[in-house]
Amino acid sequence: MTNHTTHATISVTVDVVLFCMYNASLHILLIERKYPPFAGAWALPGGFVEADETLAQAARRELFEETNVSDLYVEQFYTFGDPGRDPRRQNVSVAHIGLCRTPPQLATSDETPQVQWHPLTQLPPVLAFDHQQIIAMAHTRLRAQLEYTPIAFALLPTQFTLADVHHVYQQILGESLDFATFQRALTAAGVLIAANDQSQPHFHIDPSLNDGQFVFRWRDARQPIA
Amino acid sequence: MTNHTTHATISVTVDVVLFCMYNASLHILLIERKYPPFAGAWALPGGFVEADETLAQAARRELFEETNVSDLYVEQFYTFGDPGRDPRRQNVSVAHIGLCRTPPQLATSDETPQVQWHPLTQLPPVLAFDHQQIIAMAHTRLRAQLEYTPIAFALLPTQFTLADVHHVYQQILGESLDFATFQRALTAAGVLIAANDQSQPHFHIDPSLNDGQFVFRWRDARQPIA
DNA sequence: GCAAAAGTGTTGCGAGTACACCCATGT
DNA sequence: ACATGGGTGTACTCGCAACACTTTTGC
Repeated sequence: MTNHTTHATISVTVDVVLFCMYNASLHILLIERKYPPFAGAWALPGGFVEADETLAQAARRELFEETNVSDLYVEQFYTFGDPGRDPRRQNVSVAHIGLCRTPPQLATSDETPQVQWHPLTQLPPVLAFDHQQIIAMAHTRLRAQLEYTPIAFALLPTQFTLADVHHVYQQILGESLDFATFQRALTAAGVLIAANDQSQPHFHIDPSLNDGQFVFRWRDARQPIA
Repeated sequence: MTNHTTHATISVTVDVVLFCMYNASLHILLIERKYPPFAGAWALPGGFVEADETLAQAARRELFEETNVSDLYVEQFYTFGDPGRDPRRQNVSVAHIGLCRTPPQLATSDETPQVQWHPLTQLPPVLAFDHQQIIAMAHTRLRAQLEYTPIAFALLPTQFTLADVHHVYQQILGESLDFATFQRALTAAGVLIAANDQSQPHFHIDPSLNDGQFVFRWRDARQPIA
């Protein structure tokens, strides 16, 4: 970081690709833009980073304004800063992956006329800015993370069956997985805690996972990224 | 991205953790700061993003001003934006990993009195800003990338022996690897091209790797991240 | 000059394991 | 529908060792 130089004025925003299981398939949240540029097109939720807030905080705040959820997993994954990605001004956008457990109630305001879940397999043909690229990259990253982190549990309710986890994994990876092998790997990880409030066994997830301690590795994949 | 809001003025910089093999061990490039804050402390090379340039371009430009190398691999890996990380103003820094093949000639100017290679295992005890954390994260990422991308070849000259690659892998991972197994995995990947200008076989790397097509997977690690 | 040493690349073998597939059992 | 376990066979990983060949080193 050198000193004594003039530099360009660049706006800093956050965008969030919010994933959620909706009708048993993977969806993401999109917002219909009201004003130009790209008026009428679908875009990712996001907005400017404000004074004295973390990037992750900014992502959560912007998301909360449209979905009213606070119990969600947020993780930064890439920063997009190509000149011209925003026709108005030079802009750098820190893109995040968001995961929530249950489809939250969406808040439709005058500012954002349309907020909707879209199945990942059937996105609108045209998206605002470079959001098409951002979504594709988020999906790729999510798929990779799935194999060496317990990230999938952030897409499930706090209590779930093995079949639920199995289903989420299949949805995201886009392939069918042998249930017996999957179940063995999952129980061997030692992260599942049987729920005791029902006769039929269901599970919680080990709360220590929230501290990022252990990782469940599907398919002998290797080290976590960061 | 909502409209019609006032937002904080945030400066955008890039920082680069430049890795290089130097005296057969892994080093990174540090610069001694001349002005406050952190005057006298060692810091990562970097600086402000200028008008109409890509983040990666900014990283390359800043690096070129101090090392005069252009043949290097640059990849963004994380963005640091916590308020207070720069005592002067709110700042967002897009951190990059840089890899170069041979230790380049360093350019000492009046602006940057000291530019030096430091072994990764013996860094200065105190670094400017949050650069300590950035370096740690870069090393973690590099180690992870090593197992499913051909990233290590960016640390080698264009012609090399299998022992060279083996050595680089051991340096970065910090453990010894069985040579025979390593050699099998490497040749099985089908990315090596025998050099024909010498009797003793040495290798080039398949140039198609520059297009990010194939990955060499050491130890059955999984998908590339992006 | 010549033999030993060091460096480079390759192959065989065996123990252990990961994984898919099928099936049986209890709740 | 849910959870668990057994059993089998294929394929593969990994570490150890041996081997062929070249270049360098030392006496």
